[in-house]
Amino acid sequence: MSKREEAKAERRRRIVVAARELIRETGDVGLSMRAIAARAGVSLTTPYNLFGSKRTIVVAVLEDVREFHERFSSLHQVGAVDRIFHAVSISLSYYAEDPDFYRTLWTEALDMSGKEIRADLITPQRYAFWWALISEAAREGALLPGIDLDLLLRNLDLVFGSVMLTWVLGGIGVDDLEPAVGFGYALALRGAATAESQPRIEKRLMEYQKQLVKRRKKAVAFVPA
Amino acid sequence: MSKREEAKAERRRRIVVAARELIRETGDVGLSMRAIAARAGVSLTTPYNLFGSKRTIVVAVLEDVREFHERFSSLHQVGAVDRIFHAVSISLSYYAEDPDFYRTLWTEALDMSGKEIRADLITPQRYAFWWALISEAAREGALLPGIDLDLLLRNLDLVFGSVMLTWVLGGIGVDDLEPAVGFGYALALRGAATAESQPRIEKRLMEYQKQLVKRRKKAVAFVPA
DNA sequence: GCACTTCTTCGAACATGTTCTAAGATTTTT
DNA sequence: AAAAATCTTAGAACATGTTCGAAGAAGTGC
Repeated sequence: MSKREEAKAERRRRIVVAARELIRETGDVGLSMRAIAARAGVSLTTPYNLFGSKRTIVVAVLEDVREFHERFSSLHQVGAVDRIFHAVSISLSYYAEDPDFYRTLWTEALDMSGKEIRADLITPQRYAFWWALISEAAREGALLPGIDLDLLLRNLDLVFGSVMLTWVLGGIGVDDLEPAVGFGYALALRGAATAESQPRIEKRLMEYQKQLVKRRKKAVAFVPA
Repeated sequence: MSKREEAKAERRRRIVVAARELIRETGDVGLSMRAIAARAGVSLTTPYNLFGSKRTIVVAVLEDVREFHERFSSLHQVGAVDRIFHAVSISLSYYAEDPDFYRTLWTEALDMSGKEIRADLITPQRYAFWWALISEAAREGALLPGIDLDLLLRNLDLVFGSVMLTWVLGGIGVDDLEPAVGFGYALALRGAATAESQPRIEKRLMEYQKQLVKRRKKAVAFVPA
């Protein structure tokens, strides 16, 4: 890598670090481009040269932390399906420890004020992680033979993202995150599962459901009679 | 209703209409609060008094059009589950006819720049509509007896919303909307279905999958070997 | 009919993401 | 070492969501 590119990479790194620290310290407020640039020791224009937008920077931070989570998620577990739920649980335990940090992260990551077309909220590394889990589940015969694993994986990611969106919008509390994601995952996985593996997933489904129903009391209930 | 309240309601109505027309005519650009206010014949401050934020206004427009869709979606169909997919198909056919309009709508509806806590992207009317469909499916014995219909309904709505988010972010094209939503719905519904009703849903699942896979060729493929 | 309440209005202001321009520094190429 | 290329920088500017304060209009209750 040329000296120029290296300096650029260093600036990039400093910007991401600055953003992460600012979120940690000041949360939502305080995470302005001017603040990020100042903290990274670059001018306001530079982050736009290197990333293009604020959202891109935040997504980079988000990917960093998600990869960090995943390093501790691949522990041995009985079956691949259980490992999927376990990985989710690990990730969300970090969220529970520092909700403000992660909430800010997702708030900005899901922000689409800018009109830049930038779809991928998933990096090759994360993709590979989940692919390993899901394809192992398929190899174990837990999933329908005909199902497309790529689509299933993306669907799970979509569920995760939409629960985050709900959280960000104030629809659920941080304590509901795990059951909410778990319920969505269980529903989709049972939908993709073979008859033999369904009972085990159904059990999880009902557990998560119980947790969610318990907390629903205070929610606005416009359930028709 | 007092005269005061009536005038307020009238202003409210005019604001929503102004927003809808502006989206129709100018799309994303041109939908500024100043433009909405001017078109509605009120001052810039008034929409904030009546709605609180731009997003709230757009969500009101979105609800309007979704209720409109649903009026044509409850046509007779063999089974309740099929009717669910049919309703989705009807809705999305409107999207296909006027993608710009709906894309702008969802872009703004999913925008969370403001920090207002405003979760509900679902109104009592829409809730009732979907509740009717889902509870009928349950009555027909298509769904697991133990499943909580409220949670299932919200999960489907979440899937819908996240597909819209993906669309808005440029991840998929308007032609992919129906198979993408259909796939997600089929996955979740099969996950909530009894063994007897699963084969029928599985058939749909595979149909949607086929459509999605066909179009995936050009997408960035970082599928590991 | 008068005082009170409640909004609306007008105008200004603020915050912040993003862009633009001209000048300057650093690296690469010749 | 000179010249060219590539970024960065400083600073201003723009667009736009949102808020604020003071003044005014309209409805409501006595």
